[in-house]
Order: sequence, then C-alpha cells, then structure tokens
Amino acid sequence: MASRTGDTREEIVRLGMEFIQTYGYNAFSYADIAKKLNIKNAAVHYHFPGKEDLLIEIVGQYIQRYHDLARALEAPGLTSRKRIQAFIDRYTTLCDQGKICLIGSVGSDYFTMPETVKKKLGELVELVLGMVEGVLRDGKKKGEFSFPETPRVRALLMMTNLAAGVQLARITGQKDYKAICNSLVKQLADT
Amino acid sequence: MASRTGDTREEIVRLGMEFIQTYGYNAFSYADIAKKLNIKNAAVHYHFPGKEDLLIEIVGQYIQRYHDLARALEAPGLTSRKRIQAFIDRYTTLCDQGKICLIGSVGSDYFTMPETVKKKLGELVELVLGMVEGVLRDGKKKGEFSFPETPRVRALLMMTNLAAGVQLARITGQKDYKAICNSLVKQLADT
DNA sequence: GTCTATATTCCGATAGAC
DNA sequence: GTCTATCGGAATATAGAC
Repeated sequence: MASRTGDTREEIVRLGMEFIQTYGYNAFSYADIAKKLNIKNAAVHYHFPGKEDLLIEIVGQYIQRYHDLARALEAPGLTSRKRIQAFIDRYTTLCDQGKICLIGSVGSDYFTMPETVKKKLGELVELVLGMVEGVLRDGKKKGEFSFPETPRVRALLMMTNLAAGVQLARITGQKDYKAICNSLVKQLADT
Repeated sequence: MASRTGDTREEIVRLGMEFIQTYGYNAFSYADIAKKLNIKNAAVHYHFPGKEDLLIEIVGQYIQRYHDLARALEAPGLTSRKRIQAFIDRYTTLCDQGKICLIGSVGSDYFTMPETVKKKLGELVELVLGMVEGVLRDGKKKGEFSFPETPRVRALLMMTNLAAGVQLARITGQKDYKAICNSLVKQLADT
C-alpha cells in the first residue's frame, strides 16, 4: 500500500502526532497506528524501529512547523496584532479538535522521555517563546502594544495561558478558553 | 506489614498521586507502587481492585485538599494578598518537586479516562476556579486588588499560568516559572 | 515495503493458601 | 491483609518470507 511514495511514512508521523495530542504518548501503540493505516505493526517498525524514533521525528516536524510560522510572520505588511493572532489561532485550532499542544502533552510524560527528546523539547520551547517574544517586542516598539512586563515574560504568560487553556477546555468546555483568548488580546491594548 | 492500620492503603494513594504528578497516569503500574512499598502487586489490588478505583480515590483526595484549603482561606484576618499567595504557593511546592498539577497531568490523558473520573475532574476544576474567583472578587471589592477582567476570567488566567508554568519548568527550568509568579502578583496590584 | 510469525516483557487482574 | 502462582492480553520489537 502506497509503496511508490513516502506516503506511509508521513501518515505514520501525522497519526503519531494526532495520537500524542489526543491521548498522550504513553497511551497509544504501534498497533493503533497500524490499524488506522490498514497495515501491520511490523510495517510501522520498518519506518521507525522504535517508538522513540517516531517521537523524535514528530517533535522535529513540530519544530519545523514553528520555524515556518516564524518565517511567515516576518512578512512585511503584517500588523503585530495580526502576527500575535496567528499564534493564538494555532491553539484555537487545536482546541476545536479536542487536542492539546505537543509541549503540554509531552510535558506530562517528560520524565519518561529519552534524553534526545528532552533536548529537542527545549529547542522547541525556546523557538516558540522567542518567536512570540519577538512579535511582542516589535509591537511594543511600534506602539501597537502596551504591556508592563518584559516581552519575554509576556510571552511566557501568553503561552502558558494558551497551553493550559486548551487542556482545561477538555474538562470545562470551550467557553473558558474563548474567555482567555479574548483577555489575552485585550491585555496587549495600545492604551 | 502495617496490617493493624490503614497505612498501606494511604501509602498507595500517596504514591499513586506522586506517580501521576511525576510520570503521568498511563506511565506507572501497580508493580511500581508495590515495589516502593515492598509488597506484591496483589496486595495493591486488594485495596484498589482496578487502577480506575485508585484514580478515583486520588482525585477525591485532591478535591478534599482543596476543600480544606478553601476552608482555611476563609479564616478572618487574612489579607486577600495572603490568600492568593497561599494558592500560588501550592504550585510552587509542586514545581520545586518536579511535579505538575493533577489537572494538567490528567488533562493530557483525559480521553483515556473513565466517565466517573471525568466527572470528578470537572468538580475539581470548578472548586479551584471558584475558590480563586472568590478571593479575587473579595480582594477587588475591598480595594486590595485592581484588575480589568472579571474575577472569573482573572482566576482562569492565573490558574492556567500556574498549571502550564510548572509543566514548562520541567523543560526550561524554574527561572521562567518564578517570573510568571512574580508577574501574577504584580498584575493584581492595587495600582 | 509489507507480510506472517514469533519472542519478550510488562500490565492489569484473579484464585486460593496462609 | 499479604502472599504465591498464574492467566489473558497488550505492547515493543525482530526474523525472515514475499
């Protein structure tokens, strides 16, 4: 099935990501992936010998996505407000799908993760925080945003509000998440 | 071992809570608990026939603890600032131990949880949010706090900052967590 | 690249002796 | 209340045929 293309491999990564963000790393198996793709679990092992190998690839692709987002946000003509909204929208999309962000999901299982993954997670977090921090600093400088904290701290606050917000939404529903988002935007008000 | 008292049962619950907050629900087994207590896993099953039964008890005790905290915070003579600090301190203690809050931990595995647990988690979240909201509303009314959001939304913001903050601390270290805490207190400033 | 088949280990759980 | 012994099942993983 799909032997000519790299489809299977990509599908495995996509499903793995989906499972991690939905059920958690320790709660899905190669059998789950195999079943969804109508292949046998040995085929999954062919592409990723160990589950850790798959995890590393997943985190790597996630990092790549944020690199792409960071790049996209550098486009001229975007207001700082639109840039920050694009970041928030990522979480809203997750929330709508009942998923949580990779960082929050893997953060729970952090101490069961191999060192290589821990290292990559550090990279990922710095990438995301750095990106948001940059947008905030720029917006503040241009007078679009006004907030009392340093851009780094405000980035931390926004990211943690969103990360835990999508987790909370599973338990209390989306209303609270929406309230958080609204508040986040208001907190950056230029007055 | 400890047959006359309820020690074993309590120790099982204590260890289960510790494991959930350290490794996650799907990442520890009855064997892990048994080993720590120098008993066999059959003895653990005697006290809690299924892992779900243990989980329900753990969440129940966690709820009880927050009931106790809420009660304690009703004591007269406490400033609103001290009350809110007591809430923050809970998270700081967790953070110092490398643990994350139960809500965040179980939130990741939420869709693998039985209905009874999901229901209890809803209770727990409302209890915590209600408690914080009450303290914030009271403090605002008394002029101790000043913030633009409703108490409910501010409670949501604080709780998500803390919950994800302790998760993030595992990855980036405690410095970011401390910065979040400092900022949270400042955000309530009475100008 | 995928299959069948299998090895190993672990997990949650139970029966029955003490 | 704890033990020994064991079951059924699932998870990770590998060998070798196709």
